[in-house]
Amino acid sequence: MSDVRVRFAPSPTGSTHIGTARTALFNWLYARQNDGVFVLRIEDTDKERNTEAALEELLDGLEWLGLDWDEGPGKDGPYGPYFQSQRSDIYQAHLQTLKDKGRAYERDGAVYFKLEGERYTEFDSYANAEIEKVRAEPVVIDDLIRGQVTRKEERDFVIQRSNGDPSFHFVNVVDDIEMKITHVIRGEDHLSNTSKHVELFNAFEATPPKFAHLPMILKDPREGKGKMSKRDKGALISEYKERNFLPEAVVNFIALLGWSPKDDQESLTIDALVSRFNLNDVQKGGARFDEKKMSHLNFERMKSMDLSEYVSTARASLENAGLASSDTDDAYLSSALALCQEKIDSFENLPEFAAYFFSEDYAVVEKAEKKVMQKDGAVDRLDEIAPRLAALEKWDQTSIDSAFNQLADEKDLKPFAWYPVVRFAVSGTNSGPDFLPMLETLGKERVLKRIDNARERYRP
RNA sequence: GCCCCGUUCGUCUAGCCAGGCCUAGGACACAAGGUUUUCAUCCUUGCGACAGGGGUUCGAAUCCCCUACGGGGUGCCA
Repeated sequence: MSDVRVRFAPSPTGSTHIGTARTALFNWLYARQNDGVFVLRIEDTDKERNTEAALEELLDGLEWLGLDWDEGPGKDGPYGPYFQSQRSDIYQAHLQTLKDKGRAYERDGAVYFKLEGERYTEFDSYANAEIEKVRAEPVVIDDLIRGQVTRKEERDFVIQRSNGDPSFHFVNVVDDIEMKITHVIRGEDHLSNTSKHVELFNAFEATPPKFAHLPMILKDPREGKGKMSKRDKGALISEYKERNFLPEAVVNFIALLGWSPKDDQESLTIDALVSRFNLNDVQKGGARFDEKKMSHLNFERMKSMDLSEYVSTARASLENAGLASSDTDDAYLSSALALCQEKIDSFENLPEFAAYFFSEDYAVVEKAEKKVMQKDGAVDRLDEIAPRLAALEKWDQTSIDSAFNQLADEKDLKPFAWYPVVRFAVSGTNSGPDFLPMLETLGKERVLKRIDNARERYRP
């Protein structure tokens, strides 16, 4: 174990956002690849906005993505508790330290951190008032992604609110010191405030950690401007879980938002990410969210799954849709799904795509019906092939193929003349898995019955 | 307003730090062909970018400056 200690410090105030998940992921990757410790610290100092449900969703999301923490809720460590709401004594002690050093004072019931430097008053257009400012020394932020960023604070800031709750800037720094955090990896929205944090580290005579400020994830340009918000489509981790995306694909996608492995490899497993990830290679500019790329990565991952793994994941989504149950035959399920794996790009759409394998109650695609069945002779084609298929002793691709070929030879046509009608008769659509294997898998009985039904239904 | 950070194809990005190998590479998306006698797969091809202007240099996507644009901060939110 190295001395690298990173923390992911969310506040449970709402649904887990994709940007939040990426911050967690980058921290986790950094910890894992450096053999360090990943701390999960819950920043629940804002009692008004924290909810139990949000906390549960957060923990759930991390677990689903496979981001396990070494210290945090449910995992005691030497620097707990890991909920800020339970660390009041620690904050009070540190507050006293600042007061003793003459670096904190009360005003209007709140406690302010006192900057060092000459004081003057100036009209501030943002505050729209004459306010006190300080000529403080600039602080240098050592950022692994952006290099050295110099910025200076010019106003004292609140470290304890008048209701007695310590403020974010204060607890964040106190905890980072107490928890011996070595690297702070977080969103760029914190960069400007980092000068406040460095001031605090200095006041406590503690060495600031290394910082790494990640670029923001911006809205899809079609959705508007600015950073992605929780209301935007695709913004919530829970949504991907519900839509049966593979967690590894989601991890792969969000890793690529602001980072790249610098070669043509894009489809990366979590293990590959752990070994290849590098904070220095993180992009500085904001990244826009693209749902299509996400789906593509998901499909790549689906195709590369072992059949058995694919089947068990698919089974869940089929059971959910009421198409399969715990006693659905494994062998049948496997052979049907093997035909789908190469074709269908999401587990979300799988039930619709594969319904006819599992139920007689499958949708008939109108466009296909028009195109295939409203042609002259469509039913004749079915009349011709039905008895030949019925006569087959062996029901496999080869036999089925020869039945079609014999008929085609006799009529001096290509088997193509029968394929679309038969496909439509047995599946209600004109697209799907490879034709012959599909018939084999469906089985003789099902195929013949559906052809008979179609003959009746579509006979002019 | 002020401060900080950015800006390469529509999107994610490689190249930039160590200037020439860049007529700027890959992926997604899109388009066209092809294969699959189905298709949402697969293959091929195409489309398509260094924000603008100055400078430094024999030479700049790469270094410097300015402008524009984008993002963030400027809360007794985190």
